[in-house]
Amino acid sequence: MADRQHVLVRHLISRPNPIEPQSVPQRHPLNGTPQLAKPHNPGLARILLDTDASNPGERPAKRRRSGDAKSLDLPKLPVRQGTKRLRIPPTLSGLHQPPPNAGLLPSMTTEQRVPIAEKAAAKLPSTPVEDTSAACNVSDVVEGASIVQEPVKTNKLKRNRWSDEETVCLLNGVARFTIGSWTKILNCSDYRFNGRTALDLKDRFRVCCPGDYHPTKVSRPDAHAAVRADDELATDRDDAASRSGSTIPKPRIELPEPVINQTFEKNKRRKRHGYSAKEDEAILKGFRKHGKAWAAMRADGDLCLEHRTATDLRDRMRTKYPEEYSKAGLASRPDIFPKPSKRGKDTDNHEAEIPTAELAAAEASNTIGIIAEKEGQAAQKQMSASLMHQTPLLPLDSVFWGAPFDEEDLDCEPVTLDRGILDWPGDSGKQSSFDNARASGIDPLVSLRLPEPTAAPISYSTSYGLPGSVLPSVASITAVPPSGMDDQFELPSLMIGALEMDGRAGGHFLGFDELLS
DNA sequence: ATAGGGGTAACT
DNA sequence: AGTTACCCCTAT
Repeated sequence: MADRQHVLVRHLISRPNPIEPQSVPQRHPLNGTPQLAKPHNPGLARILLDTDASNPGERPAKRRRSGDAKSLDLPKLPVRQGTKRLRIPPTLSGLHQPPPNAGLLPSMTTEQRVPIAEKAAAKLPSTPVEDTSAACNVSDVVEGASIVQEPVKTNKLKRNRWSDEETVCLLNGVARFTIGSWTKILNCSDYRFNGRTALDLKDRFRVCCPGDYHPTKVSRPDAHAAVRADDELATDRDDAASRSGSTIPKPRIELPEPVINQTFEKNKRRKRHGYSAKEDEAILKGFRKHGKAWAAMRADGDLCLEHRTATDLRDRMRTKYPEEYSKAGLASRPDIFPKPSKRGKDTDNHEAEIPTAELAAAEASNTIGIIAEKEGQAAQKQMSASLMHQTPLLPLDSVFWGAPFDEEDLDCEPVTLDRGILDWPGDSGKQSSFDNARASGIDPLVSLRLPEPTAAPISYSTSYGLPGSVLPSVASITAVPPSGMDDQFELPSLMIGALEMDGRAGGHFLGFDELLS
């Protein structure tokens, strides 16, 4: 019977997704997430895989929180304009648990960490990026995650020279995202850097293209044309420089013409202008006069604030006069909000911290979700991009990618828990995972922001439903069986009723009450 | 148009 | 490294 079921399922998953587009998207049985209306849209893979820089104006999705700044700069899913983000349930994996393909990964132990780095340094002395154009395969990702994000710096004074590949990435990134968009370039999955920071990118660009980077200079409206003209004239860049009267040094690098001859557009960010005491006074006066009508304040000729935008005025008021601002019933900007963590700087924020090796494992893993992150968007994008570069176990069309979702969902972000997430190393199974964890000084309930177990202890286990289910990782919360059966157990299928031969569900999804009964 | 909640490049 | 002016995005 089990064999027959297995064969049936294998048959089903090897076929195109039979679920027809529906006017009312089917909902995920657990988190209510609607599925894509066209899960087997043939253009999906192309769109998701599209790393073409043909849309230089695209704006990457904003990072919602700063927690991911300390995360790996993992490949991110390109975001299409005008579309909502794809939702993929983040999945937690036990920190002690190796991913399915852990053999691809370096050891997670600290003892071996340094030797690995040294080995990497020996292997890749100056060209850590082997192939900047090819899509990353799994091992690339793993290597990139473990090496690129851990700058090989056994000695702080050791210079980390820029490789040509990195420089090519940088210049292509600048051409794509404009000068100054260093973080975007750094975080773009199309480019790989050897443990660089955004400031490193800026510094390198300043060295490579000294004629293009003038942070304090008013942005040239004809910067594009000027650069082009330079390039056209510049059979010898020194000549061009001397003609323009500049002392711009010649770049010390030799790069392919298509790269070095790209035009680099300045980003549109305005120059910073500090607020004078007079302006502050006018803003305060304007606030008392116009209240939160910032546009009116700006238009008030008596205040001489026309050179600031309405938002500028609000921001300044919010910054300079927080008390007055809040007294007017407006919400002051929180005094303390998560600062972007500094690269390589350890923090006390263990809540969102995930070991590098674990993230590398997550990258390499072929499961849908690994990374646990309360602000799961970045992780989702990273995971998605990672998946795009890998040979999926299932055809893309068969994978539940989630669907566009609303921001409000973020507050109750469903987290998919991987198998045995709360087990602890050495857990004999006789003691609660929670107890073990707490005995080690770590409370998984706190870190996962889960409620205290009340009367009935809660165990988190994973049900994959049928083997090879099209839902790769469905988490459930189930009551632990009372009589010492604290080992995890597989849930019954979430579906009641048999599948139709065309793969459609003939039954109905179990509700939570039914699941728990 | 504005509020709210940030992210981040530029500045110090 | 810390601060903040500018910026962005979504919701209302």
